[in-house]
Amino acid sequence: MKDTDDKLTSRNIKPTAMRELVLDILTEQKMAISLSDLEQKFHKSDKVTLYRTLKTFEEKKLIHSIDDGTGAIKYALCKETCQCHPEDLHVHFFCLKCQHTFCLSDIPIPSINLPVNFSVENINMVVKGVCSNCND
Amino acid sequence: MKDTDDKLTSRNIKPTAMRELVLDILTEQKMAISLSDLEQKFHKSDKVTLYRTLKTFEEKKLIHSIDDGTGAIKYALCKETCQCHPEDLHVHFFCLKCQHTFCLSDIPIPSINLPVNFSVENINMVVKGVCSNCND
DNA sequence: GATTAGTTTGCAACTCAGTTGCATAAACTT
DNA sequence: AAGTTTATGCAACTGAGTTGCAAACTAATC
Repeated sequence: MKDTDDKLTSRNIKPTAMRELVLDILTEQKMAISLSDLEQKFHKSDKVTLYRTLKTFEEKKLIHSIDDGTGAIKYALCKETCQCHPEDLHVHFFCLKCQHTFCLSDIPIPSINLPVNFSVENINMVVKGVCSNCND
Repeated sequence: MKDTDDKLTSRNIKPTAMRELVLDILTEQKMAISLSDLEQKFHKSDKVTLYRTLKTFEEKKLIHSIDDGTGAIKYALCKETCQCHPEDLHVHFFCLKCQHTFCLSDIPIPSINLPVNFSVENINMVVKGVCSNCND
């Protein structure tokens, strides 16, 4: 638990039992998960608590959210150093076969030349296709 | 109406009064609009009919949908030649001030080097920031 | 260690976008 | 005109996300 606690406190989140559990589950995941995915990993759980936990985590930049177009927002851990600035952002991938959403952490979002007088705060880029696992 | 009808029939959509109206409204828009935006442009309207009209239009590639992260999908007209293939796609912009979503039709989505064995079908790229209109 | 103040959790209940089923109306077919 | 297909309108539902409030917990102080 020590490790989990440190991760929380280093992001200025009070470590409660609930938050440790949620962070541990998120750490285990190889893919981004939604609020209801998370809910189903508990035998008995309250959606609202999990919802607020995720909100807190996101606010403190422990996790980031991905709108993959499925209608349910997905969440995944940020890297230690992540500040969720445009330069920290990476591409996400949604597999049309397995329906999973991955961080392509190594692929930064390419920069774009916007029209004059437009300023950027954030970019969401989701590639949809078939992942290597599902491509035979 | 002749013009509107032609646009519909050329995309294999039977021109009904309802569809002509919806297409005309969509043509007038300078920005992408949601189902409820559309609904509000009618004095008396049925959400479901509009919903199905949009679905039909999208299926026939007369319009395309944009998930801008606001929770409501936006729709905008496709170009005449658009087949909604990856090479037809462009970047979208969501203004955090005026809350409007625009097509940046001239900015194609940059191509990405995906990891080995990943294949692409579609890409959604939404830049959030402040548009030229709102940047003083 | 009891008292208080602040934070977190759990429950109920709600909003809002999107969706389905079914019955009526309109448009095509022969 | 009768029958078939397609489009429209209404009611009702789903599912994600959200808010308010009260109970439980935590931390800080006496």
